[in-house]
Amino acid sequence: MATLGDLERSVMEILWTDGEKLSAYDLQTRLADAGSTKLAPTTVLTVLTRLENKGFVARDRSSRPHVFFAAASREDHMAELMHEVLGAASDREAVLARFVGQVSPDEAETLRRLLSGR
Amino acid sequence: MATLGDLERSVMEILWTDGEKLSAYDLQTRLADAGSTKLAPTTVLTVLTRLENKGFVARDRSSRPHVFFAAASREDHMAELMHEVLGAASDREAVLARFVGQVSPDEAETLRRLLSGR
DNA sequence: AAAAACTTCTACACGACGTAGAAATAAGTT
DNA sequence: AACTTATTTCTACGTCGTGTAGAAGTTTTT
Repeated sequence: MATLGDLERSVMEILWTDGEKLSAYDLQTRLADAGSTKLAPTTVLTVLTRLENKGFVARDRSSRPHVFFAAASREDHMAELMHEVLGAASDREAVLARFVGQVSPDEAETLRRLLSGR
Repeated sequence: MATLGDLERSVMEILWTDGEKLSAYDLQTRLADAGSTKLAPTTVLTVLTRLENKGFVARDRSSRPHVFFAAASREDHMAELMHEVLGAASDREAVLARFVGQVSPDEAETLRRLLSGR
């Protein structure tokens, strides 16, 4: 599966949190606001292109400048990651047992509710 | 969190599956059996040392040669990974909802059972 | 003490990622 | 249409993690 570098992750955080379609220039600004030094526009474009190739973001080429947005919500992405981990296990039940064994009581309750279809 | 390269992962698979304490020479043999070309003993030692630094394996220095073993079971490791993913989420419930929404019916049943403390 | 076995140190190539200038292309102006 | 400006794509380089292993150092055996 694809992994994310620090800058790539920062970009995804912005796209996931914001939810809107953003241009590379928008992202450049948000990244600068979020602390790090102001990156060159080409840098942001490069990262976005890499994220596009990895399937994390989609690009609308009809807009000028191009706008980018997350291909999946952060929650979907994380759930997917969890399934990915689980999918690599030979003894899935053992993994699940450990997993639920470590959740807090309220979270266990949440899980029960979610599983009861209510 | 620490990530694993291909060779590192192969070594962990062996240690996890085998469960025994193995020397670098043992591992050299197992790796060779498992397909890849026969690695130099120092290569195996280097990888084991790196895995030790990452906390994935522990080493018994009293044995000669040193023997290595997984610091945590594969299941524990994977459950830990899942928690790690979940821990990074702001809306944990949303992630869990997606997660359980995608499990198979039998696995959902398994989860219910595990959560009911039975 | 010398040899053999084992461990640690050092090193290098390669791919991923952060970073961005140069080159190419498209859009807007005069 | 020619020129200027905005935008995108191409190319590149440094760094870090990882696969790989020889050289050097240490411990054990003979």
